[in-house]
Amino acid sequence: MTARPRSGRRPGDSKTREAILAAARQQFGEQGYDRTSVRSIAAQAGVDPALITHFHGNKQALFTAVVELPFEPRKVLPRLLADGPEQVGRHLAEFAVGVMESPDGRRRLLGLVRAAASEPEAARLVRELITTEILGPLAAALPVEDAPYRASLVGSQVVGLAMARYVVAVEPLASQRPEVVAASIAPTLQRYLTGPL
Amino acid sequence: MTARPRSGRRPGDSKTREAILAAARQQFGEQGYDRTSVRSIAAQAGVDPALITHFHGNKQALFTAVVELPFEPRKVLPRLLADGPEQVGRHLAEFAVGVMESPDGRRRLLGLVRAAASEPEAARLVRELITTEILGPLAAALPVEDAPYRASLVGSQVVGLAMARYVVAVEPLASQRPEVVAASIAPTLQRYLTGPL
DNA sequence: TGCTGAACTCTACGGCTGATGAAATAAGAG
DNA sequence: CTCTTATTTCATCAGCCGTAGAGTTCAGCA
Repeated sequence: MTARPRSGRRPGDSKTREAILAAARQQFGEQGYDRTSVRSIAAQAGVDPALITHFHGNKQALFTAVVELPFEPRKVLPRLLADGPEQVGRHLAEFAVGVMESPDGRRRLLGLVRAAASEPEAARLVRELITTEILGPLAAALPVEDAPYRASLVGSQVVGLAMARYVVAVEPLASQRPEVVAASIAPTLQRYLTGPL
Repeated sequence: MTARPRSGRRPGDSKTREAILAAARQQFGEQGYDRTSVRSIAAQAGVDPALITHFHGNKQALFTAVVELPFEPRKVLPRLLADGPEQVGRHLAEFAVGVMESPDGRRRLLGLVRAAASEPEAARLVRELITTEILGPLAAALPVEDAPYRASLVGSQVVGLAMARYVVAVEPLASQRPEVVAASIAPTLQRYLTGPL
């Protein structure tokens, strides 16, 4: 009768890190920063809360380790720009709506939005992330002087759609068909990018 | 030597209720629902925390008592519609940007946004508020079939502007002059309301 | 004047929070 | 085989949270 060890390292491959990250991603995404606790993440990951401190230092570091865009802009952007400048609005709108319709994409995007809304530090993180990863490259692809401003206008409509359709869930926008929504905002994005301001 | 009373009712007019509401408005607006505590509201109001329970029952009731739009839609909307349907977009854009530029208007609007982003219950409250108070009347003034959908699109651009310009503070949108921003989004709102979708 | 109820303070409870430090155990390098 | 290091558990800390209850004082009315 060997007693079951009650502490100490476990035999075999450890999937603890991945479990923590997965649980953190889900809970931060669904409930925002403040309402998810280190303890609840640990519980969902089937792990002692102290392990989170051990691996990531503190809650905020875990958050920043987990915050990421639901797509890779450097891979996506060229595709959206491929059909010429007059199609960017439509492609952008369809891509944005498409991301928000996939469960994982929506979860991650709303995680960013929720966190930015409640935590100033997270807002800074999100600002730098989307500025360098999305708006910067997007602006760089536009052959006009005020490209950064135009790109940030695009950002405002996209994040506004996320808020109105998924967070606040205002009707009938929330239950409108994705293709219709994409078609509705496509001209907006197109004008922000290439039209007269 | 009459000892100073340490508890009990104060003589004279009591401004406690107003102080509590003012402090609550400010803190909910600036920090969101979760990050403002009953205790900190009480401290700012110079009041015992139990008085908040006494007057409002609990934190959530205080929040709903304090949540309100930074303007009165029933008074404002007619003015925005007065110049005919082709001017609504411009007037709406200028009004929205104007509200967000005033400290009080911005504070209250961001309070709604922040709360909706973090608290599902607050999201419900905000949804009903803007649906019945703003989008409903706005849609009623439009002589088209899909007016509610059009109104909710307008809402998405406005809330998106609030998020991008004031919460995330993405540049150069955040420091762009208000008139320029209003002029940029006016055609968007106009198309959402009366243009082709 | 006396009574009732509203305004107000104090104390405190139970619970959850993020974080720490020590001890236990196994993996892996030498 | 041994030693170091990484992983894991446990116990616990100090702090804040929302809320309840009891007690104190005053205002307004009969």
